[in-house]
Amino acid sequence: MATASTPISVVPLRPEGAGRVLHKGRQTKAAIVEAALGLASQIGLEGLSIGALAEVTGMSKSGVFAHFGSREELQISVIREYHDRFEHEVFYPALQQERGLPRLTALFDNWMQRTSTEIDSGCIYISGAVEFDDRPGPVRDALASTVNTWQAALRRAIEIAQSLQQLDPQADPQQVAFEIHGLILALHYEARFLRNPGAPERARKGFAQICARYTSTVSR
Amino acid sequence: MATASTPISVVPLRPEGAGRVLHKGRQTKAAIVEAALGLASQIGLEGLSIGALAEVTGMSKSGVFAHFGSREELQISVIREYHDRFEHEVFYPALQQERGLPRLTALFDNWMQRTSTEIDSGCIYISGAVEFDDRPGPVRDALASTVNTWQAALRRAIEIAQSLQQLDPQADPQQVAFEIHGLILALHYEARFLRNPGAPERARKGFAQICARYTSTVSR
DNA sequence: TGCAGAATAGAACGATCGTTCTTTTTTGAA
DNA sequence: TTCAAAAAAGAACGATCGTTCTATTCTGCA
Repeated sequence: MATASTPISVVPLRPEGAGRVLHKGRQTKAAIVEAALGLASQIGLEGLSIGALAEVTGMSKSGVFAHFGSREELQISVIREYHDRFEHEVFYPALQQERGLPRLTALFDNWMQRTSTEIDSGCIYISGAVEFDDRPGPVRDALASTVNTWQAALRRAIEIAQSLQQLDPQADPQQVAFEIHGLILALHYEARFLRNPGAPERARKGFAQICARYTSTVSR
Repeated sequence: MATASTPISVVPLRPEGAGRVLHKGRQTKAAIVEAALGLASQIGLEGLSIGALAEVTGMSKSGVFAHFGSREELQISVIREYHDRFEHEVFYPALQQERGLPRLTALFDNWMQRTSTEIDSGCIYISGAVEFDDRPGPVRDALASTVNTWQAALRRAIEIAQSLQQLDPQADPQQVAFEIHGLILALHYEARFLRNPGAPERARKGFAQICARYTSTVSR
């Protein structure tokens, strides 16, 4: 209930509880989540431990724990935080580009930059997917829902490009999104695990070729 | 030392130790590794626990442990076993196809079948890469070396297809391999995590389009 | 059939895990 | 300044982890 996931929530006054404006607790909770995000990016969501988190933040284990009530809730908080940052670094900046292919290209570029090793932390959408493949539960659900939101946004950008005749309107948007997703995953794999320095260049080339293929049948 | 990784080793007599033909220990070790492989495919290499493994095999913890000497060695054994099976299910069968595009296609098909959810277990090459992104050590090294072996084989198949003029000789084999790898990764992600039933079909389509693109400039 | 050596079991270790409970400190409006 | 509520600390719990050590059982050549 009360899923404030999809867009930016703009309500500073919480419907619950009293009108206390800014609890100290909220700040520390945010600090904990920030630290947890950094930790989870390296060790993964399953590697997140409350003990390690307490040490990093300089708090006690129970002090950390009290903000979430369970490890699962902590993991979900991290997923939400990652979602927000992903939106702000990948999605929103791309909206400043023109609708259609320019915006789609911006989405891909921002996504690439977030995925490649330049950012020292790994992608939780990718590591989390592997970790929760076979592990049903609320964490998996939260992660999947977040990923689906992003994929829908990507698909929408593709459809707009199609409606503007910048990409073949006959093409299946899901197919295009699938292939783009594959490039990002390969980039993450080869750059981050295999330490192959040529990976970003290959991802870029792959995207260019996908664009070329799906424009070749347009308005000729 | 004594890495028996790359091809099939054919020596039944081990150079080390006495001439004891078939220790009982080898059989049980093989059974343990088999169980461990199944377990690691679901929970991941990091999720592998000796306690759980002992329970599954009906042995004692120390009995299991004695065969490996450390958890890392157990993980490496699992990686080697996975490598062998991968070879036998993906690589060797494809050798029966004609050199060139038919063989490359067979490689991709076998790879796909091994990756998709039809096989209930996940791919250790993929989950392991995520788990050992940031974790240097012998396990990571073993995994990376194994993956590199397979990627080299894939590249070789592409180069053969190029030399036979079935794929554009101007193309960068690494680039082609990168894009194919991306399709497999996207398949694994979308089929296994997102439970999207259309994923295998999209991967197949993606491969066909890669082939079409890289043959379009050939011998016309 | 005996017997060395391999294979397995059993018990215990220190460490860490998530979680609960109780107590202390801090916060911020009245 | 007072005081109730919120936030944080502290200690302990049962469980599980990888690993070590010692004892027991099994195997297979002499």
